[in-house]
Amino acid sequence: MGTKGSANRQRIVQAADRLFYARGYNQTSFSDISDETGIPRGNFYYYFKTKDDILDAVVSSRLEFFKQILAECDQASDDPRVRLKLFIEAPLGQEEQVIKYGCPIGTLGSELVKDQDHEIAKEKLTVVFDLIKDWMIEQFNGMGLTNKAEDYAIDLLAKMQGFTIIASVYSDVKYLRRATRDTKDWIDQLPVN
Amino acid sequence: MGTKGSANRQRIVQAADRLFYARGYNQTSFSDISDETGIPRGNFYYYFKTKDDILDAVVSSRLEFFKQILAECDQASDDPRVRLKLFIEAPLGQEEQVIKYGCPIGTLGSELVKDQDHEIAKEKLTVVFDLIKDWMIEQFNGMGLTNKAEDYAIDLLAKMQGFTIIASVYSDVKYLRRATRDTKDWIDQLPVN
DNA sequence: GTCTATACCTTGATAGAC
DNA sequence: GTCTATCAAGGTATAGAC
Repeated sequence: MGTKGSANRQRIVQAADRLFYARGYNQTSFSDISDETGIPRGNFYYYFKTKDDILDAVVSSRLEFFKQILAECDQASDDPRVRLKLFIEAPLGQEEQVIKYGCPIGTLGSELVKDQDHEIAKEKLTVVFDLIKDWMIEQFNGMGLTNKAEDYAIDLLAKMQGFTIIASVYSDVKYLRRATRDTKDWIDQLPVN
Repeated sequence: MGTKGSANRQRIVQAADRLFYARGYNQTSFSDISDETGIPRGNFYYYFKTKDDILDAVVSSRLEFFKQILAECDQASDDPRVRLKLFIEAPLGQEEQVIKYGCPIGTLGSELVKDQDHEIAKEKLTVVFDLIKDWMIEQFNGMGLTNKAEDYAIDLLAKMQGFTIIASVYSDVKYLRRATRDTKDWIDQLPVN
């Protein structure tokens, strides 16, 4: 097994993923990751040259996470409407976390846009947004809304980002639940071309 | 003039406000604020007991900022639709900043929800959100949409948060401009009860 | 009120033994 | 591959002269 897939490396990435989500990248120290994994601080540098490299690995991990969610939506149904609604209600499965820490890619984006460095991670993060956006475009295309598909996709992505922020700032699931329901209704009310 | 309004204190708050917005709270050090104001680091503790107190003052400053924007919308017209559309297009006046650093209250919220402390600042931040939300409710009430006013207000707030994130993650004003236009159109298309 | 000097801690990162 | 010891830098905060 190569270095990239070593058990210790995986444990570091998984712990960092959780901690970056719960505390933010800048507020997570090597000591924090060390405490969670039991791997000594100094040992990290055998697997990663810099903290930035850990961030890159975490963003890649989140990309895979969303690929999996989208794949599950695809497998569950052939109907684009059903697929979209499944994705819309996905955050409800992580209610507590979403309320406490927001969206795993939205809040990371908000944090990274204020940083000068992390160029690779920032680029990778837009890849995650593109993944979701392009998948949404496919679904709207499948509904026959070809000339508005991209705008609808951006609107849906923005909608989900928006009510996630509101719910987390107010620490209240009611905003998440109501917006999820209304957004699904919005999908149902779209015309079929 | 009391301590609260001293010139040095004001300069510290103004510089901190800019820096917290551009770099984030956690990534702004006393040295940064010292560099911008010319006031020595150690001197800050005459005006503020902790860094947290500076944060509290900054959030209060942003509350006043939004009060002023809403007051301008109120003064510009008596028509609730016009007022809402004026507020919706307000971010366009700060295009570059919004693209680079996101929303001054949304990104701060995303940062603070991940922190254990800053309870006072977090509470104050929801006051800012409430200020805007309640103002929006008033406008929707003025349009006769009384039974849906709160949901509309939350949706509008979420919408604006959402497309601000998308625009900043992609570093592209086109998302901000298109969403601003469409959101204003949405206001115009709402029924009058 | 203003400023300098500094205490004390934590950070990311390195060196080198095993 | 794994671990300890440690570095240099930077963080918040304090003490005390002026």
